[in-house]
Amino acid sequence: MQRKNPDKMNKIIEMATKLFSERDYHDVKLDEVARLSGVGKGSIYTYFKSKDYLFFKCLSHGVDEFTSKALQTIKNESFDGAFRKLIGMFVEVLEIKGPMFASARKHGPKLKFSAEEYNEFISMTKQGIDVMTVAFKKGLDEGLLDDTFFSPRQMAIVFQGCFDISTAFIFHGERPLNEDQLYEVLMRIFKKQRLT
Amino acid sequence: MQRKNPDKMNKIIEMATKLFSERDYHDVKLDEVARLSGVGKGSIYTYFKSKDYLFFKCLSHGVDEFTSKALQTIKNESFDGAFRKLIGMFVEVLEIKGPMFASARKHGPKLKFSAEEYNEFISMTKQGIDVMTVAFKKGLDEGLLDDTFFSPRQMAIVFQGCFDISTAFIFHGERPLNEDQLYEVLMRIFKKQRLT
Amino acid sequence: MQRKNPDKMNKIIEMATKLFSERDYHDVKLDEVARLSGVGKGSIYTYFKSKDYLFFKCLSHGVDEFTSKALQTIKNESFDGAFRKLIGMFVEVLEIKGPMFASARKHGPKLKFSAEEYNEFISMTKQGIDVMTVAFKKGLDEGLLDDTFFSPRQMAIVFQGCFDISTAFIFHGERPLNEDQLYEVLMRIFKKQRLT
Amino acid sequence: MQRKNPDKMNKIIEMATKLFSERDYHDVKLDEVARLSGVGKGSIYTYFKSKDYLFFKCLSHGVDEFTSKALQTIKNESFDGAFRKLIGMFVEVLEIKGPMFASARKHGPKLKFSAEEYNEFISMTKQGIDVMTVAFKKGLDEGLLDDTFFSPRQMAIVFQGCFDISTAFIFHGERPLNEDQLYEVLMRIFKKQRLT
DNA sequence: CATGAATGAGAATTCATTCAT
DNA sequence: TATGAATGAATTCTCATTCAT
Repeated sequence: MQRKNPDKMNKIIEMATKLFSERDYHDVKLDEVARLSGVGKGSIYTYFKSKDYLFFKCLSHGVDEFTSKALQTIKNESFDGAFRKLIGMFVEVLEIKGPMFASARKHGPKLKFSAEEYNEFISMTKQGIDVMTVAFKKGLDEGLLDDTFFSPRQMAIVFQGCFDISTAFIFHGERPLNEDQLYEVLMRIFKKQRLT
Repeated sequence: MQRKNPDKMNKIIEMATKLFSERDYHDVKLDEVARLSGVGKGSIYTYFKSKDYLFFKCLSHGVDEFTSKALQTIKNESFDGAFRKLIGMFVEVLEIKGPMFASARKHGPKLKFSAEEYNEFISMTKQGIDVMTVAFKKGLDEGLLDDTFFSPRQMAIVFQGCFDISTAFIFHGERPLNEDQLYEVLMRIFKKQRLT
Repeated sequence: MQRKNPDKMNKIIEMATKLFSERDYHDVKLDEVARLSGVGKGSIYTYFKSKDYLFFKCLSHGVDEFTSKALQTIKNESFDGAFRKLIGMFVEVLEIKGPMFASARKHGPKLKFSAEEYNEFISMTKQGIDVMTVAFKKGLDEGLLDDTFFSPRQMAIVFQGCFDISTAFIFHGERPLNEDQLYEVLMRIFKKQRLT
Repeated sequence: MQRKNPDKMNKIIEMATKLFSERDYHDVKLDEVARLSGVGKGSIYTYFKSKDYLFFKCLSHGVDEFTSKALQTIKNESFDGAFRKLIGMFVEVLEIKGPMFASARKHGPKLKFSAEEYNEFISMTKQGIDVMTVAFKKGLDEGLLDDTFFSPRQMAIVFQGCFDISTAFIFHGERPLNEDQLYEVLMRIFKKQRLT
């Protein structure tokens, strides 16, 4: 008897994530996912009960670990140190998954999920925002940030948006924003300062 | 494509633009476009030779006028005055079309176009960038902006990206960024300044 | 502009009914229905929203007319005259549809219907029973039948069952029961009599 | 197919028979058969070479013993005594298998069997008819039955059909026919008598 | 020109069967 | 022998596109 093969499942998630990041949900065909993953088409269905569910799993894969690692980082360090690390963590993850999250915002409402699954889906897409909200609150408490223009939650949204800008850089043939650039841009927006 | 009924054509573009902005390309069905536009499904094909082409026309509709108006504005005014006006112009247009342009970045490579059409498509998606590049160059010449971090062209990409952030605000239940906020954010990023 | 073609719809129902009568629900493929009906596969879906629904429509096609004609017959005649006519009417209809109704009894619970559609489906499958119940009540009132063993409703079920027996005759290579045989058998079962 | 675990094989036949009687052939999934039987899905294939064959084995399981017992009964008793006993025997068996035999009449032609297997299948589905034909011949010889309307073979088909009627009673929410009712109905149909 | 009925290529999904362990 | 993971052929259903009216 074979054991259900976690490598195979991870390979499917990996390839599907790659494709979902490059293209629209509907432009990704399970035939291709199967082929690239080196599995039969039917096998996808032994691991994921539908294409929607596969999409969801690609999105949420590793999100919980990411979240707790991020919260840990926020807890253990001062805002500034944590912030730099968080940018690094987000760069790494959103380089791949950023476009998928953007996709999810548009296609999400069409997913065929049970009410429960849909709630799980929504709360998952918001975890990134929630985590960064915590971080920016800390920055505010430390007196480093200015909430005249943006609440911590809004800062978190802007934060995520900056990664989409990085994707746009790529589309327009520029190098993506590196960690230093992101730090600089975000601090310029949020830091307590006086404009001359 | 010109002699037919321009009202009908504009109505189709209007409704299709609305739908393409709200949803994924594939989640917009021509049945619905026809119904909302009050025309028969077949009629769409007398005005647009395919769904891809309709998508393209929705994107490019009014872009040329917009571009020349924007260039005029840049020419006639100082950077700061022009910049405020440009923000207003982009807010108005991208409120509707912003998500469609984001869509185009992902879906574009899949469009079934001739080489010529594809080039037209690409150059059109870049017009916004090109216009703003001109504007930011002017700001630089006037000594108001700092190109240490971003070239004028990169500034233009960031500029457009900020409108996507505004869309993200809406998704997350916040009010979209207004013109003042956009001005403030962008100037914080690009203005010559000293960070402490 | 073409009008939605009722001939085409009737042809689909006709051919599908034929196939559903010969085989299990699942052994009837829509490809074949389309081919035999001389229409494209997609056309079936312009007339019927799903295979389940097509099955339902095949079953219920003409049932209402049949029912009112049967009730009229019962009303206008004495039991015996009506009964002979009803047998003729049922022979004609159930020769084709009998096996489908048997199929429906087994597959029915698996049909993907809304609650409302399902109720309609159920009530339709029972119309034949209801009509014959009325007829047998009349026979009872006229003093011709014996309800010691069977209530009128049970008689109606037995009545329908006799047509399934006719189908079994065919399966076993015998000629189907003709109207006289059916009359004789049923009257032997239900008529007031003394067994020696 | 004999040396393996006969308990396991019988359990599979038992559960499969139950399911095949409740539902269409195609609505019975081997996954479910395996689960209910407490065996792995693959194990079904060590006992039965295909789903079709399992279906066949469910139908034919115990038929030979049943047949010889029935023939013995016919041999040892007068028609009337044997007939009552046979009804009892058929009630017991067809309560479970009746719907399956009805299914077999429709699905049979689609089974993927070798010519030899198919003949075995057909002859098995006819054993019940053959046995009862013998019984009715005896009744005829004893002068109890009337072959004006039905030959002994046809009587046998009607006999089996009555058990399907019993199943229809259940479907329509009536109690199934008991042995006395079946005896009464059948004797009314077949007994020598005079109708007024 | 305008229409919407008709179409069929293409996609997701199911499940009997195979086979590595 | 027993298992259940893996498979892909086969099926339903969708929707952009065509075309008769």
